[in-house]
Amino acid sequence: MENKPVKPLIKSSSVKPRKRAAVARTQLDPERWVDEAIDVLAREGISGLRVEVLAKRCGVTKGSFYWHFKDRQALLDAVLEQWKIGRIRDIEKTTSVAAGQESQQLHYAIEVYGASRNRKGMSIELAVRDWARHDPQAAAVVESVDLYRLECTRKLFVAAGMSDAEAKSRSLLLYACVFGLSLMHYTHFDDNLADLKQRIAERIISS
Amino acid sequence: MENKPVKPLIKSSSVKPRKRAAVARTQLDPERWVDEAIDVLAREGISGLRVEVLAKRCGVTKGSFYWHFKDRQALLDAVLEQWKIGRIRDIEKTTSVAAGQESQQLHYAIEVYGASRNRKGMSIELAVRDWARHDPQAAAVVESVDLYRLECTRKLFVAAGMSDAEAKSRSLLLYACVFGLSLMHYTHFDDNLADLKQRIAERIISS
DNA sequence: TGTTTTCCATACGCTACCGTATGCTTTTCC
DNA sequence: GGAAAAGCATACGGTAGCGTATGGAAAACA
Repeated sequence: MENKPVKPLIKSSSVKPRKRAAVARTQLDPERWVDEAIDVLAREGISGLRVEVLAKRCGVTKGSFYWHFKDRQALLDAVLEQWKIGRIRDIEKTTSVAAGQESQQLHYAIEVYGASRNRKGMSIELAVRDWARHDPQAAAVVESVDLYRLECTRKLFVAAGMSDAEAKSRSLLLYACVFGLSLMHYTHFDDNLADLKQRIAERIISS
Repeated sequence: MENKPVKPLIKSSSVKPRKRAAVARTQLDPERWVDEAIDVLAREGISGLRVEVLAKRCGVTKGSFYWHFKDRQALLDAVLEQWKIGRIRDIEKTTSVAAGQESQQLHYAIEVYGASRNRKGMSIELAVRDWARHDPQAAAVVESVDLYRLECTRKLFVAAGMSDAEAKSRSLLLYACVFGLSLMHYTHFDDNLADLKQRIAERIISS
């Protein structure tokens, strides 16, 4: 019989809007929770990602949350998964390029990560990495994303004419620098930060 | 009168071991709490740095803690201060060098931060930086430490014969890379990580 | 229209914290 | 040796958070 509906880990695809009217109400939550959670993650870090806080932000109570998710961990899993998917998609978009444009694309990649308009993305990035320092699951996801990133830019360096070993080191240097910069407070180190960043990018990319 | 001893923010120097026997018992705590706190910070991050947890680690109860500190924030302040002092001292030790040895010293600086024996130091570093993302006080301390570091290595690059602008960019690149690497999971990116790191260090330092 | 399923609110017990109050024990000082 | 201070334990009230239980409203279905 199984009358009591076994609470799904995540409702996800099992909930299809049966008709038209359903869209306006049922559709509210499958990813809404995760999106909101990622937003909180960016602002407060993993330690600020609390069920009741999140519910309040969504305008509902815990009762709703525990209908959609088994527990807090299930939400965290979903957040990780969504983050991973989003990163992979972004990386592919950022590193796909016509032949001959590899250098420009590498410059663009650096610029994108450092751009101020992308502050939220970097906040999420740092929050996830901090999370990964205490959670093996998160660490595994970060590793897979890192390896994918490193591999994509490595190919760009190779396509730009570098040896395999050199391309690998440049690729690692690029991302290490990008994340490292986002970790430091160097605003007052120089009054021409744009020039500073330009020199760094050159050092990383140019032969 | 002030009979009730106004609880000091931190006992610190006001408590001098009056005689010999006092050393064995009174001396237990002025910095003991802070040292232990930094250890917890490295392991669990700022969110794991709880008063009662710390007390248990010290083998006492909260009662003791609140005698030595006004509140949790006072401990955090002391932790930040101690961390800052320790960093400044370390930076001076790492970047002081006889003329002509600047390149070697820069290589050594990179190696030190990446060394596995220094894992705890880097854990503290990352924990403090994550802390700084949500706490202006911590951010200010991180900034001062960063600027000091950047300035010290900048001088080394200048002494090694670089222009001022180039030295600045190299200095920033160096620390960004060092911290960035500690943030990434690249162990499986290559089977010769030593060579990879060597190439990166060369790229950062050599002309 | 009535039943079933979906979705959410309310209420509860439990734990981990923070900070305070108070008292006990050990040193320190005279 | 006795008063005073230092150092710590115990007990308390309060908040925030997790997860469960249960009921109610609204939609979907037949």
